[in-house]
Parts: sequence; C-alpha cells; structure tokens
Amino acid sequence: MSTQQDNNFQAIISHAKEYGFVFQSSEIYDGLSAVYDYGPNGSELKKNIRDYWWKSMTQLHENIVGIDAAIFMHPTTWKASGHVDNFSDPMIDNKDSKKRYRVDHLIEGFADELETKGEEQKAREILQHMDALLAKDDYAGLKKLIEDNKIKCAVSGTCNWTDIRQFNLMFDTKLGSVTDEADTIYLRPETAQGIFVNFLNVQKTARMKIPFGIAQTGKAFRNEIVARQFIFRMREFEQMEMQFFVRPGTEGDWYKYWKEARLQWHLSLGIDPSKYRYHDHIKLAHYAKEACDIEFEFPIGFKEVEGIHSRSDFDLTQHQVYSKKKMQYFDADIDEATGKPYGNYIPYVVETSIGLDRMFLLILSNAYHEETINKEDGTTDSRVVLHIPEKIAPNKLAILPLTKKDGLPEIARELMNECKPYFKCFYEEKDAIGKRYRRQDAIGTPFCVTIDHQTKEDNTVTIRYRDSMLQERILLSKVKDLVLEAVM
RNA sequence: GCGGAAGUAGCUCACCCGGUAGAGCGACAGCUUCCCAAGCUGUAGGUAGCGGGUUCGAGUCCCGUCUUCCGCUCCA
Repeated sequence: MSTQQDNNFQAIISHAKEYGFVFQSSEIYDGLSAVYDYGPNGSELKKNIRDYWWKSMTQLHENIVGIDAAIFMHPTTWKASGHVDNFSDPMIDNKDSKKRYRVDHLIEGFADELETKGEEQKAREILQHMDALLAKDDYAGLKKLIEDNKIKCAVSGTCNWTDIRQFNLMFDTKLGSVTDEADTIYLRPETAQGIFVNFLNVQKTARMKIPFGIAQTGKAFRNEIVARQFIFRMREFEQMEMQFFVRPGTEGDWYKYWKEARLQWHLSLGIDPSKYRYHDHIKLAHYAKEACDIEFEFPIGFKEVEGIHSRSDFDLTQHQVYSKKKMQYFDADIDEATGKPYGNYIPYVVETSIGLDRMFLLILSNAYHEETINKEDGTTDSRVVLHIPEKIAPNKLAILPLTKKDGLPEIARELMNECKPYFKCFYEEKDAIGKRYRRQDAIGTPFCVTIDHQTKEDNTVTIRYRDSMLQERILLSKVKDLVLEAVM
C-alpha cells in the first residue's frame, strides 16, 4: 500500500463537495465570497470535533465550565475590548507599490523622521494636526496632510496615494426599529468577550474558585479584506475558546501548561506530531503578554490552527473601567509570604482559542489519502480514503448485508437498531460489497460489518477496518461494544 | 486591494479555424449474490457562472460582473 499526498488541496476541496462535507454558501446564486456551508457529513464531523473539544474542556477538567453567550453584545463591549479603536483604522494605499498603510502609522513615521532630523517643532505640529483630523474622521483632510508634507511610500518612494478608506473588520447592524447611531451593534468578532462580561456571573453562580476556566464555542464574524483558501479564512466562522482565570503572578506557569496541554489534545487524535509546531509571537497584540500559535502543516503550508495567549488582566480591567462594575475576585487562600489571604484582585487570563473550521480542515486534509493497493493477482487498485480519527468520524459503523435477500437484511436491521442509539450508523444493501467498502472509505467510516450466510448459522459477522482494510470474524453480539470502545 | 489562472453534468475533463454540447467516473432503478471499486440492462442530469456586445449564428471572440485557486498584501 502506498500513499500519495502531494499537497493536493484542490482534490480535497472537490472531495469535500462531492461527499457532502462542505459546499459554498448560496452556490446557486454564484456563491458568497468566503462563506461556506457544511453538508450532511461535514456537519457531523464538525459537531464531533466540537463535542470532542467541549468534553475535553468541561468534562475532563473539573474547574472549567461552559457558557453559550449571544452573538450580539452591548456596543460598549467592543470599545472596552479595543476592537472599535484598533480595528477600524483609516488606511491608505500607495498606487505604485500597492502597499497599504494605516494612516496614523504613516504620518507618525514621517514625524519620527522629522524628529531625527532635529525638526521636533514641525513633527509636533503635524501630529497635533493629525490627531485633530482623526478625531473628526476627516479623511480628506488627512490625505491633504499627507500630500502637503509629501509623505512618501517607503517602497515606491512616490506620493501617489489612493483616497483614505476605513476598513472596519466588524460587521454592524441595527438593533430595534430606530436606526440612529446609538443603536448600531456589532456581530462579535471574537467569542472571548462573551466570557469576560460574564466572568462574575459564572464565578459566583457556579461557585468557581481560581484557577478556573470558562469555555465556549460559537460563531464569530470578521469582515476580512481578503478571505481565501477554502474554509481556512472565512468571514463567518466558529471558535472554540477557553479563558482560564488565574492569580496574578501565576500566569506564566499556566501559559506553559496550556500551551503543552493544547498540543496534547491535538496529538490525542492520533495526528502525526511532526505536522505540528509552535510559533511564538514576537509582535504582540494590544492585549497580550505572551502568545503563541499551534501551527499545522496544511496542504497550503504551516498555518495557525490555535492560539494560546496570556492576556493579563487587560480585558477584565477594561470592562471594569467601561462598565464601572468591579471585576475583582476575592481569593481566600493564604499567601505564604504574608500569612494573610491573597484578597481581592482582578484575575489574569490565559486563553486558548481554536478555530473549529480550521480544525475541520486540519482533520480533512490530514485524513485525505489517495492510495494504491497491490492486489494478490498482481494488478493494482486504488481508493480514496479519509483516515478520520474514529472518535470524530461522521459515521462510526456501516452495516452491510452481503445480499439483499435470504433474510440477511433483516439481521442487518436488527444490528442497526441495536447500535443506532449509541453511535451513528449507516445502512446499505446496494451494489457489490467492495464498492460499498470504498464508499465508506471515502467518507471515513472506520468500521464496516458484513452480514452473510454464515451469520445465520453461527451468529458471526465480518468486520472490516478502514485503515488496514483487514477483516476478521467476530460475534454479532460483540459488534456494538467493539465499536463503542473505539469511538468513546 | 493588486497581479496571474480558471469557471461546460455531482467530480475530473473534452469540444480542432465561432455552426445550437460529449466522455470517464459517480448517482438512480433492475439483473448478477459476488467478502474489497470499475460485469450486464436501463434511467436521470448541463441552455456551457451571470449579464451585455459583435455576428446570419458564440461554450468558442470582446466588455462587465460574480466566484474559486495561486502569488503579493492583510490576518486582533
């Protein structure tokens, strides 16, 4: 058996469509850019990945609880989080170099140059002027400022600028019937804030003690300027995140802990460790203290699938400032250094945030193999198989009567009824048995059971394993437990 | 957003100099009862992404638009 895996991203996308994993959104209307739908097999796989994550967080960790916050949040949330100010910056493009700049960065850079040339006075004037214009959202004035000072593009060295445009990565909409400014609300660009604003509610009602975590899965929306590469970067996507609240000073250890724990979660799905790597951030986001990505070698190269961020007390502090509600926690544990309780503080946060859709793509691209099989008679055969981990495969078991008569379907149906309540099964009696096996390979079903004439005599069936293609005879009565054990 | 390539049946593709669409696989119904696809019979499915133009006539030429992939850019 040989495996051919030459980064065939196209083949994976085709396969995803052909077997009902992923469709482009609104395809009959030419599709909507960077928006995708999950089909029958895709929605099962996605749900299974989500469940596997959820269980690993909320069931296997006694100190992590879940919530399900709304997508709509009070607009002030996004002022507090920094999303309004940091991600709606006016941008300008240089027409010659095609390079895009944040307007404030461009002008500040110019001011810095002036300062190094000893023209501090002029630099200060320009910055003051810029701040005044920014405050008024006067884009024409800002462009004039750039042109009047002949600020050049560092790449092309020209002043050939486009108009200034604003790229707000948050989608907005109106709440209620009155459409004035005050009613503008945003579709959340990240799920994390739903956790932060509920920090006290959860801590008090679930009686959580630090250190503890709050987990959540859900949709988030970003109006990406460029969104591409299939489901890798979508405008509507789903996150699975957990915010872990810790005592200040311990965040470094917890960051290390979660960095390791999250990689172990990935490896628990049996994926080749060499396809993973960490990428530690040098340049940090506005809220971050330490940050790293877990990257996976997709067919399109190593890309981020999950981020672990030490977010300090930035978010809770911001919400405390904006909401004027105290976000503190009373820690009754005794500080050995002082002999007294640690007392009140705003907890630090270590975040783990994984893109569900990216994890889906990871599983799919890791699972996809076009295999050539050397048969006993010297000829070759081929199959497309998805080596999806058993635990998260869309279907766990295919039940296949060898023929559709002689009472075999009846026995198969009985097995179906026995197994159905425990895991997802697929029943089929059409076509040659080999063909049915191949169909199950193509959608990643780990086990196939064939009911044949011998079953009627000794209550044994053939179980066939997807990955090895080996088969063995087992008792009909053992099928359910065998599958259950593998998929739990 | 810029540049490149592409968009014909579910998937992969063909249609030579413009003359009103074909194949393989797949799907469906049946035969075969066959423990690893590609045996037999039959059926369905496309007005060639969408819109406009040139032309007697366009999938084939031109323009626009949408979508996808690749490179650059961006990525809290």
